[in-house]
Amino acid sequence: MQKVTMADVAKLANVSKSTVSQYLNKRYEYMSEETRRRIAGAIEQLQYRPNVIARSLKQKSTATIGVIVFNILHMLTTQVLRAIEDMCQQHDFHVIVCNTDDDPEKEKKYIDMLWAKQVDGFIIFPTGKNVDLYKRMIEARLPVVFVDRTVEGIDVDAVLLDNERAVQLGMHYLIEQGYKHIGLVAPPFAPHVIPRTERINAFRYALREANLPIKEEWIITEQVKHISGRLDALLQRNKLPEAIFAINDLTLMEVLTFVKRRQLTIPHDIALISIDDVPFASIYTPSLTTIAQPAFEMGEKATERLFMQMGGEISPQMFRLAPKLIERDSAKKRGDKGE
Amino acid sequence: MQKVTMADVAKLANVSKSTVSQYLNKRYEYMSEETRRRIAGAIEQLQYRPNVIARSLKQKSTATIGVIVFNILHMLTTQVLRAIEDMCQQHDFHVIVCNTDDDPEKEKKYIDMLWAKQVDGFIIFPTGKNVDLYKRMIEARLPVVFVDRTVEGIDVDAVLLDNERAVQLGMHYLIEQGYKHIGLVAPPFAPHVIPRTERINAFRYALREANLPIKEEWIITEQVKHISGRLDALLQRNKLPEAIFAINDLTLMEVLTFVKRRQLTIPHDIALISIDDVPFASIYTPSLTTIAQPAFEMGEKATERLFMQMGGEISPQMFRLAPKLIERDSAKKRGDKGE
DNA sequence: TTGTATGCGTTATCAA
DNA sequence: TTGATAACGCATACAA
Repeated sequence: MQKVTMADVAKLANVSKSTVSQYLNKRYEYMSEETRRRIAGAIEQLQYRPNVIARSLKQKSTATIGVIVFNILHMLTTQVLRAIEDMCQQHDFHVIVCNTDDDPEKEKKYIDMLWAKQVDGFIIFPTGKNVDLYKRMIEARLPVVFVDRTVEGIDVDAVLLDNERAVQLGMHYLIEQGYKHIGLVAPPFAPHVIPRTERINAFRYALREANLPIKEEWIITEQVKHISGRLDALLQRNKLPEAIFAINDLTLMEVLTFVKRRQLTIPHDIALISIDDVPFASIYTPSLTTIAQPAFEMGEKATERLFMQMGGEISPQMFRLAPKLIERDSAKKRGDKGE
Repeated sequence: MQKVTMADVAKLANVSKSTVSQYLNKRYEYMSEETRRRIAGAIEQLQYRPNVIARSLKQKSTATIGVIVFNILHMLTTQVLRAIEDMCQQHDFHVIVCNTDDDPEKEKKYIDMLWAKQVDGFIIFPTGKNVDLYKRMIEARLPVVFVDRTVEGIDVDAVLLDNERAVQLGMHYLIEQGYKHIGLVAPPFAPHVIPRTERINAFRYALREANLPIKEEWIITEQVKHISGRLDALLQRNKLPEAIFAINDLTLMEVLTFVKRRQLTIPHDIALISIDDVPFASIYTPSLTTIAQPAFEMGEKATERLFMQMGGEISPQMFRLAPKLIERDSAKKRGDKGE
C-alpha cells in the first residue's frame, strides 16, 4: 500500500524532512534551485504522495465537510448536493454524504461520527429531533448550516425556501385564472416538517385572504399512498374541487395517478399546480404549471455561509430563497365548464 | 473547537492514557470495574470525543471510501450512490462523493486527492482517460471497483448493466409486437462510453438477427439537443420509423418533446421503448414501456466487491447485471394502421 | 538555505 | 491490572 513517506524522499534527495516539507508547501523562497530539483526528482521516482491524514492531525483541518440529508434520492436534495459539491470542488474540499431517512437515531450517529472524524463543517437537513446535540455543536463552535428546516431554539444559519411565497404565487395564479374551489394535497401534517407546515398554513391563509371557502375535505393531508384513494372518494361523491395545489412532487405524482386512472382532463376537469419543477413538467400533456425551488442557489448559499463560518465568527442568519412560478398549461383559465 | 484529548480524560480519571485507550477500544478484560467507571465518568464530564484522525494515522485506515461519478444528478448515479451509502452505513464507513462531469482532469485530481486522504477504497464511474493512473492504483493495491464502464487494459472489478441483454429485451418485444421499421436515438457515438457503444451495436445486431432493414437515417446518434430536430426532418419527409428505441432517459425526453410538439399519438403514430425506468413512466399517457436498470443491485454489488477487496486479495471480475423489461402501453401491438 | 527537535492525539509494545 | 514510551507522517519554531 502506501509506504513511502517524507523521510524516504528526504533520504533519496539528501536533504532533511523539513526541507521536503517546505518544498511541498511551496515555500521555495530560500530554497536552491538544486535542492528543489533533487526533491522533485525523488518524489517522482518514489511516486511519493503526502499523507493528508498526518497533515490534518497537525493542522486541525481536514478540508472535508459532512452533508447530512434525508434521502439523496429526492430531487431537491440531489440538486442541493450537486451545488454544494461544485463549490467545495473550487476550494479543494471534499464532501461526505449521509442519508438519515429522517431518522433521528441515524442523524445522531452520523453527526457523532463525522465530528469524531474532524470534518470542518456540517450542512444538515435536520430531523429536528436532536436538539441537545445541535446545541453542543454550536457550543463547540462547529460550523453548521441547516437546509430545508429550522429547529426551534437553535440559533444557526439556515437556508430555506420561502414557502409562504411559493404557495402565494401558486394560489394567486389559480385565483387569477378564475378558480374558486381549490384543494390541497400533502403528506400528513407534522409540526417539525417546516416546509410542509408552512405550505399548508399558507394555503389556508391564501384562501382566507381571497375570501374563498375553506373546505376541510379538500385539504388532504394524508399518507402519500392513500391520497389517490381520497381523491377517488371525492370524485365519486361529485365533490372534487376545481383545482388542486400539490405541495410537492410526491403528492403531484399521486394526483396524476388519480387523473390517469379516472381519465380526467387537465385543466378542464381539474386544474393542477405544484411545488417542485419535475423534469417531465414540460413534456407531460398538458404541460404542468409548477413552482420551482431554487435548489442550486440553496446549495450555494448554504456552502457560502459554511465557508464564512469556517473563516471566522459570524452571526447566524436565516435565508429565505425565492421560488419561481413556471407557467405552463395545467392550470390555465377554465373554459366554459359549468359550476 | 475540539480541545479535550485522551490525556485530559486520563488526568481526570487518574489513570494513564493507555488505560483510557484500552477502555475506548473495549478491551475491558483486565480492567477493574472501578477504573472503568472513573473513565466513563471523566469522558462524560469532559464531553470527550476521540479524534478519529489520530487513530487513522496510526491504524492506516480511515473507514472512508471515495465514490467518483460523472454527475450525481443522473438518476442512475443517484440510485447507485444510495445503495453504496446504505451498505457503508452498515459497516460504519463514510462516503465521499465527487462529480467529474466526465472530465479526465477532474477525475485525476479527485483520485489524487482522495488517495492522499487515505481513503480505504474507490468506486469509480471512470472517464476511461486516466489509464496510467488507474494502473498505478492497481499496482498500489488500492481497492477499486469500476461501475458503468470498463477500461481496456485495466484488470479490475467492474459492475455494468448487461447492455446487450437490455437492447435485446426491448427489440424482441418490439418485434414480437409486430414492428418492423425500428429506429434508435442516442447521444453521439463515443467508443469509450461503453454502455452507449454496446447498446448501439446490440441494436444493429438485433435488426440483423431478425432480418429487418437497417436504415441509417433511423439510427440517430446526435447531440441530445438536436435529436428532436432530426425527428422533425424525418416526419416532414414522411419517413418516420414505426417504433423508436431510446437508449436512455435523456434521449427519451427528446422523443417525447418531439411527440408532443407534433401532436403524435403513441403508439399509433410511433411506438416507444427506452432504457431507464423514468419516474413518470406509469403516469404518462400512454404509460411507457421501459427497460429498467438494476441500479440498487449495481451499487450493492460494487460495494460488496470493494469490501471483499479490502478484506484481502481477490481476483478481479466483471459483473453484468440483468435489466428488466417493464411492459406498459407505449409499445403495444400496432392496430390496423397501414404502413 | 537547510537541519534538529518537538508535538499533533492516538495505538501498541512491553514492563511493572 | 495499569503505565511508560515509542511510533504514525507531517509541520513548524528555532538553530545552524
